[in-house]
Amino acid sequence: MTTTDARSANERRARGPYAKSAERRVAILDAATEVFAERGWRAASLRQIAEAAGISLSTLQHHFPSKVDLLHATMTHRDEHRFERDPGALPSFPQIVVGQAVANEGVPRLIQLYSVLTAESATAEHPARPYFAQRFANLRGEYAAEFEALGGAGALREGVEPATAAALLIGLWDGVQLQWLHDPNAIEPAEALVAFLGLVIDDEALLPSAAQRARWRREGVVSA
Amino acid sequence: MTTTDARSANERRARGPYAKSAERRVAILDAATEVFAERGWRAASLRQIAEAAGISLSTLQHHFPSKVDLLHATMTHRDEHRFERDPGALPSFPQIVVGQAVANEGVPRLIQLYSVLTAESATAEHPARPYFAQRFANLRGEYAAEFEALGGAGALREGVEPATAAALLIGLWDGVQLQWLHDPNAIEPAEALVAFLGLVIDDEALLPSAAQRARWRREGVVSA
DNA sequence: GTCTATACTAAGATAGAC
DNA sequence: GTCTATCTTAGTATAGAC
Repeated sequence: MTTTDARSANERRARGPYAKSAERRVAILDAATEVFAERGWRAASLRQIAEAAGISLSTLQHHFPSKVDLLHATMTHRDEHRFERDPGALPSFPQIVVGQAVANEGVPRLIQLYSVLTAESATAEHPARPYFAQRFANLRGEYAAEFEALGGAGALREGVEPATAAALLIGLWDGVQLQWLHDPNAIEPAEALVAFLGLVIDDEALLPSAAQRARWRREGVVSA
Repeated sequence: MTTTDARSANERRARGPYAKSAERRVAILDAATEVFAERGWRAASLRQIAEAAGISLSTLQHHFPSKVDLLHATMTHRDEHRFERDPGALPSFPQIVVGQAVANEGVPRLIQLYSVLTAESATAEHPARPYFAQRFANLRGEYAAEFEALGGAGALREGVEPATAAALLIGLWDGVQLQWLHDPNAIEPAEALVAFLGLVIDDEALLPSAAQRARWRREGVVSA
C-alpha cells in the first residue's frame, strides 16, 4: 500500500524530524481508535487510552493537549489509512464501491469507529459533527456525479434519479455496516451493496462478479 | 392515537394504582429519552436527567434504582409509543413500512434515541446490546416473510431474494435516518424507502402514492 | 519528552431525616 | 416518596521535577 509511506511522511512532517515521537503518536492514535470505537468519544477516557498505548496520561496529553484534539487526529488518521483506489485496476464505479467494502472487512475496528462516531455526532455540540456533515455532503455529491455518468452511458435503470441513488447507497452502506457490527453472521456489507447496485444498474458487466469478490478477499483488493 | 390509553394503563399496571407515581415515571422517561438521545447512554448523567424531569437525583433513583434500569425502561417506553398499525387501513407491507417512516418524522427525538443507541450498543458490554441484537433478528425474520409473501403473489422483482431484501431494507432505513439526523434537508427517510421499494416491487399499486404520503403528513397516518 | 503529583469537577450510588 | 448530605471513584487538565 502506498498509504504507509504517505502517512509516515505526513507524521514526520507534522511533528518535525523526530522519528520516535512520530512512532509514539501512531501508537497513541491506534489506542485511541480502539477505545473510541469501543465506547464512543464522550465515554472514552484519556486514562484508558494512555494505558492501552503503554504510556502515562501526562505523556498522552503532551502529544495531544485536549480530548478534542485527539478525536480530530484520530479521524484524520483513519482517513489516511483508508483503501486507496487504483483507478487503473478498478474501472467502474460499482467496482470501486464494492472493493472499498471488501477492504473494510479487514479493518473492523475502523468500521466500528466510524459507525459509533457517526451516530454519536448526530447530537448537539459534538466535536465531530461538522466533520461528518461535510463528509456526508461530499459523498452525496461524488456518488450523484458517478450515477449521473452511468446514466449518460445508458447503464442506469429507467426512472432512477442519480441524487436519490447516491443518498440510498450511502444510507444503505452505513446501515448494513451497523448491522454487521451487531451480528457479523447476519449480513455481509459488500454483498449487500452488490445486491443494491444490481437493482439500480442495468449493465451487469459493470458489477464485480462473485469470482472477482472472492479473489479480492483472498488476495487483497488492489493487485500490485 | 390509541397508544396513549394503552400506555397509561400499562404504566398504572406496572406501578400499582398510584396515578401520581405513574405520572412521575413518565416524566422521568421523557427526560431520559431527551438526554440519552442527545448524549448516548454512557455519557448521559443521572443528575442531568433528574434536572430535566424537575426532581432530585435521589427521587429519580427511587423510581429507577440504577442507570441500567433506566435505560431498559426507556427502551420499553419507546416501543410502547411507536406507531401502531391498523391492518384494515394499511393493506400492503410497503404501505405499512412507509407509513411507519412518515409517522417517525413526527417524533425525531425517538429516532435520535434509537439511532444513537443502536450505534453505541454495537460495542462490547453495552447493556442495550442484547436488545438490539434481538430486534434486528426479529425484524429480519418479519420482513423476509413479508417479501416472501409478495414474491408468492408475483409482486417481487425477478431475482430478488426475500432475505436479502429484508436486510437491505433494515440497513437502508437505519442509515437514512442517521443521515436525516445530521441534515434534515438532505434526505427524507420515507421518500428514500419509497424509492427503494420501487426498485424491489413490481406492482406499483402496492406502493403508497405521493398523494397518499402527503395526506398522511397532513392528517396523520391512521385515520379514525 | 516523560514522568509524579495534584487541583478541580463530576460521576453513580447509598444512608437516613422528614 | 422525596429530599439533603455524603461516600467513593473517575474524569480532564495543569504544574513542575528530571
